Amino acid sequence: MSDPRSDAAFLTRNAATAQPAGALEQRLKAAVDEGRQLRVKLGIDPTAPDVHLGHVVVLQKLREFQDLGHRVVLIVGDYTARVGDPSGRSATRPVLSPEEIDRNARTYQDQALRVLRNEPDLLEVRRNGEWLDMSMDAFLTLARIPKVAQLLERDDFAKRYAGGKPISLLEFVYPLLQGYDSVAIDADVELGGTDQTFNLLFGRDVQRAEGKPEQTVLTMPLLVGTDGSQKMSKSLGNHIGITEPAGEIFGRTMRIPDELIDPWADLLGMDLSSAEGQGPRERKRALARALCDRFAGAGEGEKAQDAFDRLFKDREIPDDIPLHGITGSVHLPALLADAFGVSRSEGRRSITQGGVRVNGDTWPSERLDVDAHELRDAVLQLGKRRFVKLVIEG
RNA sequence: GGGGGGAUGUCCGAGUGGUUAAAGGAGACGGGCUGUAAACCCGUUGGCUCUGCCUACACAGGUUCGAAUCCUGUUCCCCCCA
Repeated sequence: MSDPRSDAAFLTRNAATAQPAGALEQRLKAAVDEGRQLRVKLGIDPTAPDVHLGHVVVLQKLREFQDLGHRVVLIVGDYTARVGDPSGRSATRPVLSPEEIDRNARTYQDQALRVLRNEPDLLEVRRNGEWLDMSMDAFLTLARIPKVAQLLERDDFAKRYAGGKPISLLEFVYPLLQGYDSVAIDADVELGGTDQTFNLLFGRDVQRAEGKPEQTVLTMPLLVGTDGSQKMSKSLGNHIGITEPAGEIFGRTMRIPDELIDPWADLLGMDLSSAEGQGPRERKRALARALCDRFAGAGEGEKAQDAFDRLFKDREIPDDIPLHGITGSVHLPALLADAFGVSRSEGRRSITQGGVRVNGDTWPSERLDVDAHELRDAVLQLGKRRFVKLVIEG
């Protein structure tokens, strides 16, 4: 807890980079000498309130700083969200109203607190509107800092510029604003994914220009998503949200390629020692259990695993399945549509392909209409994992 | 202000008057296999009252027997020149 060297080694063990070299250890040492906490910054974007495992990598690192007694400063980018970031190819990002930003920020905080410690000494939440809502005068002074050539060095800008793709002035200004956040809150350390490297380092330039000590930058590798190839992101649909039900977390984790087991455990801080020395199947199950316990609640891992085994290993029908009322004569495609939220055509297709079962038996593809009484209390199944119990209504 | 390019199904992306509900890929879904909701193989993938009908290629009109494909206008996006 008080040895800067081992603390630094611990904190950087799974980080992508810590810049400049050795700076973190010095910081930690200075903190001990001066008897103060480090201020560890993370900027968050209030436009996407769903926290997934990709975010957890960085949050987990923040948690480790907290556990060592340091103070995490979350910066809600409310001001920047109000302006609307045109970043990347997503042409027009919606400009959020103050109410939406508030709601998103709160949602994010609630979720982030499943990883972070919510103690007044260890967590500080700020809005960058507090200081970015500045005068033109102040802004222009700031605007002297970045040099266009420097901004153009940044990889994605360089590529887009070379390729004749648009870059808005606002995008150019973003790193500056983000860097100014570091000035405003006196960041000692800033965390982010490797994709944020430029912005994080740029924060140092802004700090220097403002006569402040330059922050140490710690970047974390990006977590590969469930598809096993691209970084986890909501828009790619390869994410696992930390508020998802345990069954979902478990199942989707079981779906990741085996090569991802160790990187995930490492970056997410999951302990797989219970499956030490065992094969990928057991190790993956241990990982899935650990994630459920961590995010859905203690004990949820066991439960999710049991349910998973029953469903996929033993091909049994799960016990708590939702009820669905039927009445009169039933058109099966319509029933599937109602019960599972697919279109009737999709339902019809599934029947044709043998993907619909009633009480475990494949439904014959010719039969599309049936009297409700014939399906009384039957279990209707679509595919491998969607079930509904039919009850007569009225 | 001037010139040019573009807008296609969930996404990417072919297609420039006629078997085009629209190639191909991704994704998704179903089936097989499996330790797995992985990999791999096979199939499906606009909607519907389904051997047919309806709606679709930015929007609105027009030309034509017939258009995503040609014309006119509108909207939005991008590039270049000023």
